Amino acid sequence: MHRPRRLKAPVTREKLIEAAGEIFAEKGLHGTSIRDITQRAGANVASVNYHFHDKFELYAQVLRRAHEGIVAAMSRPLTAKTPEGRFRELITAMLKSALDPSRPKWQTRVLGRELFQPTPVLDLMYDLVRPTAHRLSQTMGEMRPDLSFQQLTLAAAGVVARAVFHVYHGHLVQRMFPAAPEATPDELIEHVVEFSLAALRGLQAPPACGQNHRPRSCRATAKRRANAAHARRVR
Amino acid sequence: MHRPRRLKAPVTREKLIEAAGEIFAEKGLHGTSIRDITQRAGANVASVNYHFHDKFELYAQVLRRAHEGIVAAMSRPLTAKTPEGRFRELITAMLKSALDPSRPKWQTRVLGRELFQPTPVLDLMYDLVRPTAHRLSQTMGEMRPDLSFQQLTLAAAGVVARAVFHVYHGHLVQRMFPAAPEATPDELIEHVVEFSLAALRGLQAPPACGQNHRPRSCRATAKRRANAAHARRVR
DNA sequence: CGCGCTGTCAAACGCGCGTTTTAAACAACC
DNA sequence: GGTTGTTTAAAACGCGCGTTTGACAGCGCG
Repeated sequence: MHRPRRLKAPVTREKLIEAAGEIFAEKGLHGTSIRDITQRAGANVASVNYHFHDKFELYAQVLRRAHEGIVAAMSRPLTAKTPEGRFRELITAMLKSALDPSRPKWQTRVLGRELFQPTPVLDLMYDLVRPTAHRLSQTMGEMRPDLSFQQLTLAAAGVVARAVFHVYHGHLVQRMFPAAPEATPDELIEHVVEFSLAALRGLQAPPACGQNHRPRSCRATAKRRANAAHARRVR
Repeated sequence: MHRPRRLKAPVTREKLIEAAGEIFAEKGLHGTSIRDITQRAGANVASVNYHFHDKFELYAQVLRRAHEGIVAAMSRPLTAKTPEGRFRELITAMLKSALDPSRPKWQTRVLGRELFQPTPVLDLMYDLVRPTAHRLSQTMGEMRPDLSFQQLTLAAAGVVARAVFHVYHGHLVQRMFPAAPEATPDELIEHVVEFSLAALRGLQAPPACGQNHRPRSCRATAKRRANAAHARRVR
């Protein structure tokens, strides 16, 4: 109780998290045994229950570690002047960070699993994606202030879907279109940007508001328009 | 060997597959125990090993059943005359069949799990998506014969991504944009169609071929153009 | 009826799991 | 060196898992 004497070795902790991350990413929480983990980490079976209370706490730590790694790679400020430029920056940040080979691959996968197998730690996943999604829809709203809120949300969700899907299910695309040459990350980014921009430019705005129908969406749109106008004035 | 005497009861088989489908969809292969399944089915523990050889064979049968259900719901012929019409039909068929409440929900989920946890039965998933993806990219190619093969493939993959993502990760969209009103299936279909069509119209074709650069993609594009021209002539 | 076959059931087997226990090795301070 | 607290190691525990067993009921048929 006197002083934190721990000068020696939380190195086992690190090796456990790393090994656990790799195997959890591959086989999931239920498909992974503590003996698998400790064997890969070169540690004893009891080490998991010593350093973490139990298997689930280790799993939670693994997810937290993955979360930190991805957030660190993804939260750079946007510098571009035009909305189009910021849009491109966002897409690039998303995909570059997800595909960055210098970060261990399990960090992306282990979090992606939560999408299908929600454990109590799923909120980390939400916290991870929400700010990016928010910046995305906001940027898109600056480009098309005339679109309805729902149109923007659905469009932004579509862009996120495109990125997430490729990261996690790229192999499926490969198998769906076997004749297609695999796109490089740069080509993919370029395509997502161009595709989305083309769609965004071409989308039809909802009928003018202030009329007799669609009161809810029109109210939201009106507010958004006011906000956009305010932002323009401030800048 | 004389005659198929089985007049009595393969009803337990059915109850097992149904119960197993529900629990597999919820907890995955490793997270589900035979005792869970047999209890929900109102059968004995040994029934799984009697009717199927082991747990994995039951899982395979569950996947096969889900596969049949979805294929039956999705493989209707396209009747529309214009490519836009057929495009809309395809999107509608994809999402309507995936969200059809008259089909048990586990059929969709249990197959979707294979995307993250590939088991040896994963090929079913590919066979499921490939024909739709093929029809999709072909229809899109008819609308824009000037686009490169890779552009079309990426665009089609984007559309599939949009649909699949919403089916499996709709809850994430809900959490990303909590302020957004949840889109009804019809609104979603409408948006995916309009968004994709707008993008498809706005995409820039690659620089004219026959020049000195990009030989591969240009060759493919040239072939596609020839095919499209041929199709037009035949029709 | 006796016989063979199908399907069900309770009970048990063996194994691997997560976890606990116990003791020893180690490092820092007196 | 002795003491104290931290970290590792080996072995064991209890439990739930997938699977197997053996007995038994229903049923068509000679």
